[in-house]
Amino acid sequence: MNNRSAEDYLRVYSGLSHPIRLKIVGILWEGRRYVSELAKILEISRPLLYMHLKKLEDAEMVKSSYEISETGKSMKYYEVNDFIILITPPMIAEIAKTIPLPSEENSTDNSTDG
Amino acid sequence: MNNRSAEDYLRVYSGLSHPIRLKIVGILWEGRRYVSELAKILEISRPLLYMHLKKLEDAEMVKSSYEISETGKSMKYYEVNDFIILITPPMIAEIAKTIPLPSEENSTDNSTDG
DNA sequence: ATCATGTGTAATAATTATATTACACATGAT
DNA sequence: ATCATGTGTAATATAATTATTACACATGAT
Repeated sequence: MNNRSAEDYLRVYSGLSHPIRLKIVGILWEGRRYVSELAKILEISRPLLYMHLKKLEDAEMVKSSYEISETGKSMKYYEVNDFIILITPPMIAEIAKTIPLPSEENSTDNSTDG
Repeated sequence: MNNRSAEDYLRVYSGLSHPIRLKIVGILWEGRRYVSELAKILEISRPLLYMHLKKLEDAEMVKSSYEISETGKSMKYYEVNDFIILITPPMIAEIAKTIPLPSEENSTDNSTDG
């Protein structure tokens, strides 16, 4: 968590802002699981689980890898990445400096239109 | 951030999961501001600002106090609270234990219906 | 061939979060 | 009385997130 953009931080904070996702991290912390297995444990559908896993993966808090099982099936395993996140007001202040105000926003630059 | 419920943690993480709210903390870190003042700096409407401030206040990251200005107006000042948030996978795992699975959920207890 | 299991994802519905608009009320200065 | 400033909030619209449903495809076992 260093040298990252405000968007990176927002992905991390958003990643942690849903109970199912905290639960996912908690379960994976005890050991890796493949997707269907994890869906059963959490008692949610796979599509929903994928959505949550994507957010955690985007935030780099979990990672996945494929593996062929003994019975020949392709399994997608997830595990937690190691991370330490420290948040203090001055750190947020630093990050916040890079976030533009509405008036500073110029997503499409047509200022020097000739 | 100790001895708190999963909901408390979720309020904190959600509190940090919007760019305007990071910006608010950043600005208040440099000094307290009253609501209208802050709205002008952020270039957003007061109702919207109130919504964001409420989330930060619910997460106990900012606090407010009223003060009568020299000209006799009641001003609502906001300032940041000091906080240090440390997040690691095992900490999340601990928090997650308190979050029930759908099957463990019994919000309305009609189990011992006579 | 059919079943049980694993993968992935598109399309949609439902719910929350975010943002806007339009009010109401108070104060001191003009 | 009207203006400029501060407060607060209800009602609504818009956008994003979360959740569901319904598919398609692959493998090994029966």
